[in-house]
Amino acid sequence: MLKVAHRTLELLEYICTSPQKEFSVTELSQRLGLNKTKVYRMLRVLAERDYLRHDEKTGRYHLGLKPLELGTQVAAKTGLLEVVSPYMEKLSREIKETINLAVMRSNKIVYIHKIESPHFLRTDLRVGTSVPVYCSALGKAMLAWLPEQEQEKILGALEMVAYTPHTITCLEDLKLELKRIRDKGYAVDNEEYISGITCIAAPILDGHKKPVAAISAAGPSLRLNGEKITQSGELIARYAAEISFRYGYSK
Amino acid sequence: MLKVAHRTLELLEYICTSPQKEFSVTELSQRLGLNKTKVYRMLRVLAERDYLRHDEKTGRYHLGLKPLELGTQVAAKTGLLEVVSPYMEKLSREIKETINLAVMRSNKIVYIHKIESPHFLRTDLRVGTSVPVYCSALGKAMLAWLPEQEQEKILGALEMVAYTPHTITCLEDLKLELKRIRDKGYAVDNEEYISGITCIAAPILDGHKKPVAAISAAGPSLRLNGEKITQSGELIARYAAEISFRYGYSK
DNA sequence: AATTGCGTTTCTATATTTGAAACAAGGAGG
DNA sequence: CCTCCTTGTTTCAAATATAGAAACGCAATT
Repeated sequence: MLKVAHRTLELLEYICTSPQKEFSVTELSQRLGLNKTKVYRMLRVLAERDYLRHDEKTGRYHLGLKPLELGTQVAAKTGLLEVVSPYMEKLSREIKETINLAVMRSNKIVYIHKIESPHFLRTDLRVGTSVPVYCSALGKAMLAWLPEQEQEKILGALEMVAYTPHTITCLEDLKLELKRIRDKGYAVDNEEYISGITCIAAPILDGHKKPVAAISAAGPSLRLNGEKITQSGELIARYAAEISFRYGYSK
Repeated sequence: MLKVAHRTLELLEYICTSPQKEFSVTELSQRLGLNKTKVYRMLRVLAERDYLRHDEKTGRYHLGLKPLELGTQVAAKTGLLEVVSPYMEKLSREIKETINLAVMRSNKIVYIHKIESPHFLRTDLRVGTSVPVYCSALGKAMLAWLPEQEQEKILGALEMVAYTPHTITCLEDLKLELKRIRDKGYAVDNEEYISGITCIAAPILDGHKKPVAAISAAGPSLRLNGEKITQSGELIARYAAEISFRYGYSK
């Protein structure tokens, strides 16, 4: 079952995900509840391969460039960004709001690419950050198209915190919402995570009809409302479907 | 010494780096000379964490999106791209050739970002690909500023193949060239890897004066020659120094 | 000088990994 | 339809790497 490998990757993911930039052995061992010696040895492995760097002066570890390098290679090989970027740029010109690309990671979504809105007033969810699935259009879009079994698994484990007065906090409501999303073809986040911000998203599906990612437009509810939501939603859904077609079969 | 962790990461890196897109257990075990059972189990670990995906139909493994996600997070956290991109864009406008950002990985350099030249005629080294250090301006720029000990280690292990008539194939010549590069402040690849392509690069140094990456301009020797090389080189070196200053101390 | 806190090393019982071999499942060919 | 390959996957005993408390060395602090 390769425990060490698992835990080493877990440690790497923890360090990459955490907002913190530098870590000491003791700190990490406490925070992850692991033996100090073990953490020390895993850090050495990661540092040896340049996933992390070891500052000899302070003894602390910070990020190396290997993950970025691998990410770049994966992006190049899967062609995800290559295929999606042109559509995102089209959406940017047509909708004139911030356009995002995100993937799902357990019960969160993680932004992996974005094109800034030309407007002065814009959302500031940076690439790399994550948001709970149930209160983001991107998350709901992917949830809605997930095979029932996997959907249930995620829904069952959700802790539904209210970030704003509009956040959906009842599981039944969420299930109804997911059904509506499938019917419409796109998801809308109506100020469910940040007050004043509306977001519209549609999923990118692979060859097995499973969502691999989602694209969205996000902006102030002052601009994104009424008819604009419907228009943008249909546009995003159409492009997402085209991307799905190209991505799902090109592999 | 955490062998399993090491080998699992090695396997991941192999899969990300290889031009191939799909792999079977047997194939990988043969290619890496490892026991089939072991490879099988490592692949399971990587697939479980979404570094890879397992196609249940064919039994083969292909890339997942976790590496891309981690890469994005590292890019966001280190701020490397955030700091470097604006300079790359300036260089693009001023030099009007393809601008690259690369890191060093053992005896190769790996492209991690690029801005295409506005010209029709342009180089086509895609992001994610790698080139031997000794015949690339980016590689030579980083080599030149590496601490002597590390430099020796890499130079000692080089196999110097001639890709073009201009490729440096003698170690002594390369050492002299590295000295010249340090004196000038920038490196030039004079058709040493691809005939007809010239490349000019300077290193980005961290707080310990060690190169973490390098930026370059690349284009047809027809346009990049004579005075243009000197001008571009000085510009690139100046910007690289500014980036070093900002990156080296912001950490 | 003593103490605290850190990264690192040591050491042995223990649990995990190892890998040949067996198994199951599918496809190719006769 | 059956056989023979070739897959991916599981089993199991032996070999080996890991775990983790404890000790160590070294700073910085008191």
